[in-house]
Amino acid sequence: VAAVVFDDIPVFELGVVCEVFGTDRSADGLPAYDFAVCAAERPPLRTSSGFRIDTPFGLERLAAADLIAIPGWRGVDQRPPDALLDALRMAVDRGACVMSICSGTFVLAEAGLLDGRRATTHWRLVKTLAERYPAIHVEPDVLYVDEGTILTSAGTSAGIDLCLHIVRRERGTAVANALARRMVVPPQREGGQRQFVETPVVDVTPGHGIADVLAWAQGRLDQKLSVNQLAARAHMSPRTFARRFLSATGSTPHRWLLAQRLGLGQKLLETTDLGIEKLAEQVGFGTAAAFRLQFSRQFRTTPTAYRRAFRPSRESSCS
DNA sequence: CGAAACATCCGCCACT
DNA sequence: GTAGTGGCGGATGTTT
Repeated sequence: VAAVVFDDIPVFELGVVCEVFGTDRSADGLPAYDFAVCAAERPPLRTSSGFRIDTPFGLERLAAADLIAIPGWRGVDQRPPDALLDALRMAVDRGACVMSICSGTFVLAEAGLLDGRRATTHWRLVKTLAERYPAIHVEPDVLYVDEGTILTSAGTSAGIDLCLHIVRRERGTAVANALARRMVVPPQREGGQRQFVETPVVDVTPGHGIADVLAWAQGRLDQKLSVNQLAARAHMSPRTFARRFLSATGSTPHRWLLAQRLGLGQKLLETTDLGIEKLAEQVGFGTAAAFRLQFSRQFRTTPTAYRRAFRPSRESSCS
């Protein structure tokens, strides 16, 4: 894993990447990554907070990376160094993964890596991104976008969600959750619609009538739950419930429920040997076919393939 | 896989 | 005038 640094680097975003990939927690059974902070410009570099960063590594190191992180960028009007853009393009051609946090997305955009793809950035910048790079399908309202080898995230702390998502993708939910626990952050923020994950920015605030129903529903994912039932449980009309749910959660009731079911399904695939039929039933799908359909739509793999990848804990590289 | 049955969701609007 | 509620219809999505 290589984190790219430059003059005026935002400290927090770099910190996120260092925290997730640059901290050795192998004593706790968590993966340790070969991690390097690589300077895109001649060090020492100034941080956005005034202190300086020095590192022995430069861009040549990107040639060996499986994952390259761009933790922000110093200004959307500043053109990134050509050497960096070239290195990124080469990495992607090689099949390496590239991720960005916040304004770092502009670096990937400038390298042309996002053309024809979905991407996101800090909400204050989405308009600029869309205007400047019309070939990018900008997702304004999500925490992060997973386009396979190219991943972009929204502002600041959304970078944590993206990093955890990557760990989850490569090592499974159990590892990602353990890591989240070590970092004392929530395992994954709720949501998830199509493709891999599109997580809404709004989170649940407890005390809201909605929160209780959420917990209630989570406890009985094995049962058939209709939106009307949930609404009744919340003592609201279906229409009002749907509205309140959306504003509290950023997701619609059914979409949320589906995400919960699939999440539980992932866990069971990783930790049990239940047959798909039985497992589908356990997570509230009437038939295994329905489960398979939703699962593969969401995760781009079949349940069985997912289990094969994550059930026996083993190494895997950035896909 | 497709078709038929069924559920969700979102704009619109009338109402408090 | 503003703010929230809830019913309705039909496009869209889900399950069987």
